[in-house]
Amino acid sequence: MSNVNIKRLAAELNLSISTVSRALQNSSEIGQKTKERVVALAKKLNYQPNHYAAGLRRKQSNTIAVVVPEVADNFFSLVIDGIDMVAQTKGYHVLIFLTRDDYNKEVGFIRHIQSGRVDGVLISVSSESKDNEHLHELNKKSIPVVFFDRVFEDIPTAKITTDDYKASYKATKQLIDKGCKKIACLAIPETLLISRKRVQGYMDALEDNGLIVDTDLVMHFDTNDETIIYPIIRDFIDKNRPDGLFSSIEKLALLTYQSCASLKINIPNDLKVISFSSLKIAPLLQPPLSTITQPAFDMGKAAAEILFKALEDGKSDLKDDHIEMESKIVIRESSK
Amino acid sequence: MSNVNIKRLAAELNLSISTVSRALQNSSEIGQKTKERVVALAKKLNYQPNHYAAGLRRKQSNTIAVVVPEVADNFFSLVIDGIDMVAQTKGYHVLIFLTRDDYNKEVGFIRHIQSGRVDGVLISVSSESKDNEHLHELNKKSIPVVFFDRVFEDIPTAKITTDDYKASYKATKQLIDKGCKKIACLAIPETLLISRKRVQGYMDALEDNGLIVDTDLVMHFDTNDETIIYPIIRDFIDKNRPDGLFSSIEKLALLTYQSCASLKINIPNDLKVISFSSLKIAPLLQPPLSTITQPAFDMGKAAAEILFKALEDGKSDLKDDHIEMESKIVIRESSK
DNA sequence: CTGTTAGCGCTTTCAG
DNA sequence: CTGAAAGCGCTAACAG
Repeated sequence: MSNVNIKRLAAELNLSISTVSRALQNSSEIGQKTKERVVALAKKLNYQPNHYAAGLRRKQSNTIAVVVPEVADNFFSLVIDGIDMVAQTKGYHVLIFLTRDDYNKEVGFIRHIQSGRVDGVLISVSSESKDNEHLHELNKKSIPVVFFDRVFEDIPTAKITTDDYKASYKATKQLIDKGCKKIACLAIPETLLISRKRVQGYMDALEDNGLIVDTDLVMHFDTNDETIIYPIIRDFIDKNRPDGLFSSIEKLALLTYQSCASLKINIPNDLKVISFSSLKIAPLLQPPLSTITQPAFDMGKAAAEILFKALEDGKSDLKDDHIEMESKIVIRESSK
Repeated sequence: MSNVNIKRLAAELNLSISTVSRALQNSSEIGQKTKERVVALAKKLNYQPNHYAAGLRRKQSNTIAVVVPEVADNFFSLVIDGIDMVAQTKGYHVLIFLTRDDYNKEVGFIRHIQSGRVDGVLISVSSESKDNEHLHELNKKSIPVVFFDRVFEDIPTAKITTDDYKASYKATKQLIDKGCKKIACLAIPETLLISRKRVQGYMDALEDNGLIVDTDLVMHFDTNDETIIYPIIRDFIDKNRPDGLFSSIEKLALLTYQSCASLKINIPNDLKVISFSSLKIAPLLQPPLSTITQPAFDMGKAAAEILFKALEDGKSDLKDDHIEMESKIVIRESSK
């Protein structure tokens, strides 16, 4: 059962190794009959080329890295699905790196990736990332990088996000239009551009509509740990009793729902909530959750397509470009 | 910016390649000062070992394959999270293969994997898998495989599932205890053992409790396409008007909820639903969804641990073993 | 159309 | 303690 390799095939067929190699690649310089003989034997012996040996020689891996904070998350899992969708059509494989919002892990992964491990990288940076030296290094190493959702503006490469500012502005405006006067905001770390944009949209909407921005009503969470976040949110809502709430990510909105249930605060009568969310069953929640839905799957596809285009063109440097995709805002009221 | 490799380090330090290699591996046969010099330069030049070259030589990749039907799914994404959790501690990387329930893709992936691409495989087989020759091949190639959730019993290796039969039996019993007389069952393809077990649990519970098993009330779905499934479920419910429903996977239960909303059927008054589900926010649904929750994350961890144990022990053949983990059944009533 | 040869970057005998 | 050399499996000049 020793592994069958190209050498073995060559020996059995009385051909040279290179001929076999070429035949397998369907090279035009090999005779038809020879090709057939080679392919036939390869199939018979269930020959599988060694991906790594080929890659080592060719200096490419046919593999891309997807670096994300988490996978058990509606948004990221949809993005990964989209990425994989196009990767499969291109004959590429997907290596997953979960940073778990740990900056050091992210740095480690990116460093590791540099040595020809992958041909390209799709990344949504971790919450704690501040210094982005590691990403600059990667960019310099002629490994194409595409940022999605959580991006670093100052790395000159392709970036793809949703219209975070605009969507947040509109969403907040919706709350105002519904009569909310005291609108809270739950957000992820300020170190993330995406977070700053969302909060800015929220603030500007307030100001433009004659409401005062009260920074006490804006909370940033640096952790992912729900057991820590939940009591904070519950407390926050209990003390401040906002009548509107804009949430920067789904998880925070769901914790708000739980908090309200426990505090006997009626949504949406006492508190209207709108949140960025990829939750498909938002309409099945009672009360249903008003959502700002990012085109996660399509974003994954788009990001991957940009990357593969660069890979196919042999261009390692992607243009410093920022694409914004449109989110969909859906207001859902109580069905009663 | 040409890539810095071990050769370059050797040249700059006036050492041989092998010495550098050994120093980097902290081999005991290298002098302390030499080690320090090497490590210092490596750090300075940001040397990153070429993973593939090392793997080629060592005949191991420090990478495992995770083969699953989908990623944008609560259950699977949690499992992947668990797998990655232990992979990270072991210094392994995770290559994701999404079969999208396509048997041919699964075969292709498994074949591809055979040639040293990965050191081990964690797999939940695709719905359409019937012939498992490809899995036998893999098993023979001395690359360890662990099945989880959707397993093939006749491949002699480690398998890990939840107590599907028992949980289904209990869940169905719960419906009966609540007074349901006409209990429907929505299931995935019969080609999957897991599906047969779940349906069997349902049927046995009916029989043991004096209810007649009506095969017209059992539906198997061969597709994943919700646009196809939804109208079928809606029709099915409309025509049969069951008073209880046991669903084999979350997605089918959610489509049931939607169907009932559109048919003005009141859950749980007219129809009590219980489903296998990894949906964390099940209690936030209105009416809340009664669930059979598999320990997805822990299953991922457990499966990975079994695999790594084999890898560490250098045993390529895993014992033909079947571990069952316990699911949690939670009945949720309307809050009114 | 086919074969010879050199090497991708690394590890690992085998010699000293 | 260090070095020379072979080779993992494959591809790609360079010859014929």
